[in-house]
Amino acid sequence: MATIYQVSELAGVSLATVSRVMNKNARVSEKTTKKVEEAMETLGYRPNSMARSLASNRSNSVGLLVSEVHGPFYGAMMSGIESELRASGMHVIIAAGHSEEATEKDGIEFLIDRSCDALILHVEAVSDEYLLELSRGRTPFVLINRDVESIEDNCICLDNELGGYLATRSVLDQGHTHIAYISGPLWKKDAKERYLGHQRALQESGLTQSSSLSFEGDFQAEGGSQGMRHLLASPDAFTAVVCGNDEMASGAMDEVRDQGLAIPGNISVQGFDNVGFSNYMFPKLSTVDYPVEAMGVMAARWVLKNVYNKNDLAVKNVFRPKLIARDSVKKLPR
Amino acid sequence: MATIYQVSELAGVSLATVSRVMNKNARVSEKTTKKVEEAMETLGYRPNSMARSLASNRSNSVGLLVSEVHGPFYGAMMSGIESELRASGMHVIIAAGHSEEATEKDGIEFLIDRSCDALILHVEAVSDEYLLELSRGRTPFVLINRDVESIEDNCICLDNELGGYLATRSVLDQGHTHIAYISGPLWKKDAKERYLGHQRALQESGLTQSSSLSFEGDFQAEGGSQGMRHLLASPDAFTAVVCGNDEMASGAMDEVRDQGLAIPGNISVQGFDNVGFSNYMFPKLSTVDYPVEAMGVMAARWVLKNVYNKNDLAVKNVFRPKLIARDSVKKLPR
DNA sequence: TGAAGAAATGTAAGCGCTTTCATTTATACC
DNA sequence: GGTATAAATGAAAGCGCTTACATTTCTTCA
Repeated sequence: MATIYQVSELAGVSLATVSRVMNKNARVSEKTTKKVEEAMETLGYRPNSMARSLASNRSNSVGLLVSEVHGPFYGAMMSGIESELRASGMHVIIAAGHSEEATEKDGIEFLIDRSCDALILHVEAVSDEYLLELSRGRTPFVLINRDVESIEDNCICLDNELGGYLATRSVLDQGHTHIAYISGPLWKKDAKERYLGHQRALQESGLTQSSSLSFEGDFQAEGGSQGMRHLLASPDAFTAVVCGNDEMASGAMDEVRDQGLAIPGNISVQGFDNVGFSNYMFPKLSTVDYPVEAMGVMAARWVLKNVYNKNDLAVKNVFRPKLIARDSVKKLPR
Repeated sequence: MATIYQVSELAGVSLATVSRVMNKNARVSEKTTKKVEEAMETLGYRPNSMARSLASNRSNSVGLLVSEVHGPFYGAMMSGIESELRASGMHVIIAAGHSEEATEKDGIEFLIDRSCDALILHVEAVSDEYLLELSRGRTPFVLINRDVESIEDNCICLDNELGGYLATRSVLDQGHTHIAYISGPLWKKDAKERYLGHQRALQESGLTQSSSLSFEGDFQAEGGSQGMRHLLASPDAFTAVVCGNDEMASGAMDEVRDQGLAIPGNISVQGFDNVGFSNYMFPKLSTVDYPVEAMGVMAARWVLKNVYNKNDLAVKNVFRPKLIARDSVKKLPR
């Protein structure tokens, strides 16, 4: 492996000059530049990234912590981040947090120890205080899908309340008035906010959520099934169910069918997230689009701007969800 | 940030000794070890990973190239790899190849330049020759889902031919005799082998594939829809379709329904891969399990064994697919 | 008890770059 | 042509570790 020294020898210049032409961060005469580039070419020189990092104190790596590496949601997020960062020559190191406090903290430490220049975090279990504390450290980070007071600028969020509102609004607009709700775990802020949006939509129509028609699930398919079982066993009738995310909507749909009912004939189902498979379901799931890939890209831009000084980039912190009407919600006659 | 030097000072020993207790690669007396560990503790010392890498010529990072960062298939793969490697303290750097030759090569170079100790590659577009050439370089790599002659030991594969056989065998076992096939792009080895397995199953039952009932798709939902449209327009009747993967099965199912037919009432559908959403589909898709997460784990083990000298690990190169019978294939009366 | 050998520790030379500061060379202007 | 100034280049000191080799300290056993 050729080193910078050999290049400098062959080009008949000093180490410093070679470094300068590599980094284009100081003026070098055209003639010298050419000599150096030729030398690099003939030696097949590739700079040693570790040496560069050590000397410059920049690793050009960004740590990415997601709850799960698999799953359509994180896939889209990682995809946006990877492409945006690689286009700028940075690499991304991934780690999983599994929505558990200890694992999330561990992952963050791991990434920091790995000399990441910045972190992109999708964390759920860790407390706001921990994140505030972290923000006083020397590794900058940006949060996806989390809004922490006093470091709002580091947060890239979806307006979940609005999303919850849109989801239920859409069902109301189709004439439904008896609406059940299966929420995510309410200790998760996004689950809570979606539920609040749902309630706002109901209130706007002069309705309130009957407590027997509301169920707290786990954001997984199984929780959706459980929820639907619970709801169908309730004395109160309903014609539609709004779910906190698409996975639970899927589970709920399975249960509806298991009980011999039709979708959307007997029961309409509304999801949230618009993850990849919602379009593969049958009937195709009406849902709310979570622009997760775009938000991933934005997180990457935040890093490029705030850590790598690409100041011309604009960063948008709050994204608006959008209703995706498909086939799982039936229009009711008035 | 404390350095090794400060630790050595506080502990009253030399740099070398501190390094030794960090790496546990030479004997240090118990007494000294304790002194050093205490010093580390009180200084909150964290080794600088870049300096370690430069000095030891080991980055403890493994590059992972997948075709797409999103998508259920790669998600499961990455998940297996990430967890296995992180448990051993290695980190994984991801890059996407997008199934295009130039992008794949570019990604590989990128990862090599990033000083990865090893590469885990899921490549499709790059040639066998290129990979052989690469194998002569100094960065070791392991291939997932690719079988290259003369470097078989570096390959972690699924027996796709067997999978194709099982898929069709299962449909035959349910009494179907008029079977259509929607393959993946036949230039991809796995698509080809699955198709071959399919044909073997047919032959075993004394049947042959009617050419009008065979369609070459693109491994995407859209290709499945196209294929089904094509097949339904053919003069030959069929009661079942076997698809090269689950995405195409999903697309095919949409088309079947669009034409007013029932699944599996009129047409049975068999998939391949058992990706996450196949269980969310309706009816639940009968498919063939591709143990992609396990294969990811195995690729990680290959790296641990061959690059990081964890010799006690066993590596299995060829995985066997398994039939997953669900609801999309109907049993025909004889 | 002391010599030989093993175990523990220290010394110092890198690893391949970046960057500050000093020096040389080119350019401009009177 | 000579001086002031700017531009180009070079010399060398790190960055924070690892590790080969040298040295010191401890064991062992005749």
